[in-house]
Amino acid sequence: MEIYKQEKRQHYLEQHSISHLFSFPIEEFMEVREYKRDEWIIREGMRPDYLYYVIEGKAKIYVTYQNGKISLINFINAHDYIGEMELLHEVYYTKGIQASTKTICFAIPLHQCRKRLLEDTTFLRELTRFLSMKATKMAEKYSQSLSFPLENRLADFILQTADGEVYKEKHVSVCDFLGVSYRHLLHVLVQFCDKGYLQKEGRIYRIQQTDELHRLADVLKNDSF
Amino acid sequence: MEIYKQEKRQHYLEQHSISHLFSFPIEEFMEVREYKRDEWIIREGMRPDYLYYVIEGKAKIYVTYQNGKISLINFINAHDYIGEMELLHEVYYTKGIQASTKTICFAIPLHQCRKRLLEDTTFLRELTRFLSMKATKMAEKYSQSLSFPLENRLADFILQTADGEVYKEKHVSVCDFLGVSYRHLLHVLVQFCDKGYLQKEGRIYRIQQTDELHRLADVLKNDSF
DNA sequence: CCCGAAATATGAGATATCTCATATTATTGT
DNA sequence: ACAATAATATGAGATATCTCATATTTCGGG
Repeated sequence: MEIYKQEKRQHYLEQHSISHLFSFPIEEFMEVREYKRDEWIIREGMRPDYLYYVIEGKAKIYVTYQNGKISLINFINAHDYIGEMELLHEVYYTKGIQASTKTICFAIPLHQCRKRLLEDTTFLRELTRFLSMKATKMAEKYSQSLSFPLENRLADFILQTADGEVYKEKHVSVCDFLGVSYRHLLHVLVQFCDKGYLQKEGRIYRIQQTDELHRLADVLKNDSF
Repeated sequence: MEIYKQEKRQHYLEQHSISHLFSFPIEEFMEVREYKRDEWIIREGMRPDYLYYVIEGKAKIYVTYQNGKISLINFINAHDYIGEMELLHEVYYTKGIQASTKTICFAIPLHQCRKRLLEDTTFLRELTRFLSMKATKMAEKYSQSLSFPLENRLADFILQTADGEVYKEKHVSVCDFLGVSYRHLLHVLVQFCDKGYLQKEGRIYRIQQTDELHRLADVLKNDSF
C-alpha cells in the first residue's frame, strides 16, 4: 500500500472531491491511498481504523466459513464505501476485502472523525442512500439466485461485464461469484456457444446475439430503480 | 386496515414509544394501524405515502418477476421499517408487503415529515444502523444460499423458527422462502426424520437432536455480529 | 354441514449442478 | 529460460433439485 503525498495527494483530492458529501472540512484528515492488485485493503477479522471511499479500481469482499470454504460475496467499485459497518457497529465481524485491480481510495481516520461523522446530517443521509441501495441490490440478487438457473444469471453477468461485444472475465472468479462449480460454468458457456449466443475466439468470447442474452437476463429483472 | 384512535392509539404510543429515535416530536403525526393477516400493507408498484415502523406482527416482502413468478424475498418483523426506500429515493420500484399475522405499526405521513426526517441526525443514524444490518444480513444469506445445499439452510431455518422443540412452519411458505420446490423440501424433511434429527407428530415436527441440526446450520455461520 | 380451495403427501422421471480425475495451456517468480 | 503455479478444458458418474401427476387431508365460507 502506498500513501500519496504532496502534489499527488492534492491532485486526487481536487479531481475527485467528496467534500459535498460532508458538512465539515473532511479533506484535511483524509489520506489518499493506493492498493495494488491482490493486496488486502482489510484483512478478515481485523477491525479497520479507517473509513474508505473508493475513487478508482475494483475490489472483492470475501468471507471464510467454518468449513474452510472461502466465498466471494460481492464486488466493490468506484464510489463505494468500505468499513462503514465498523463505523456504525461496535461489534462486527470484519470481512476480508482484496483489491482486484489497482485501487485508489480516500481513507478517513476514525479516531479523529468518528464522532463528527455520526453527527453529520449530510454524510448520514448520503450513507443511508448508499446502504439502502446496497441492501436492495443484495435482496434482489438473493431472490434471483434462488429462483433461476445459472443460464439466466450468467446471461445477466455477461451483459454487465462485457466490454463492448467482448466477454473475457476469468472463469475462476465468475464461478466463485455466481456460486457454481467451474465445471458447470464451462458447461453452460459451451451451451451458449452451441446456441450461437457467443462465439469463442481463443481465450475470449464474442457476443453474437445480444437480444437472446437479454431475453435470458431480463427474466430476473424487476426494475427496482 | 384499521386505524386506532383515542385511548387505543395512546396506549400503543406509550407502550412502544419510539420518540427516542427522533429528535423532534414525531408522535403527534403518527397513526397507529392494524393490518389483518394476508392484508397488503403496500401493494407492489404503488408508492406508499407513509413510512412504517412495525411494533407487532410479521410481514412478507414479495416481488413479481416478468415471467409471472412471485418470490418471497424476506420477512419483516417487529422493529423493522417499511417504506424507507421510498423515503430515500425519488425513483424506486416498490415491492409488495403483506401481513402474515395481525400486524400493528406506526405510520408516519411523508408529506408532513419527509423534510424533517431527512434532516434529523438521530433518525438518520438509527436508520443507517438498521440498513447496514439489513444489507449485511442479505449479503450473508446470499452467499449462504449459493454455497450450501438445502440441508444446511433448512437446519438453520428450523432452529430459527422453532417454538421450543416444536417446528410447525407451513411448507408452502418455507419452500418459497428457501427457494426450493415443495417436493424437495419434503424430501429433505423426510431425511431429517430418518436420521432421527426430527420426529413427525401429525402436522408438527419435534426436534430430537438439536446438536445435529446445529452442526448442519453452523456451517453457514461466520459470526458477523 | 357440505363444498371447493389450499395444504399436505408421495412416486417417478428429468435436469441442473457437483465432484473427481486428468490433460493442456498461460503466467509468474527466480 | 525453467520450474512451479494458476487457469483452462473435458469426460464420466454421483447428487441435489425440479416438474408433473395424483391422492389425501384440512379448513374457511356459504
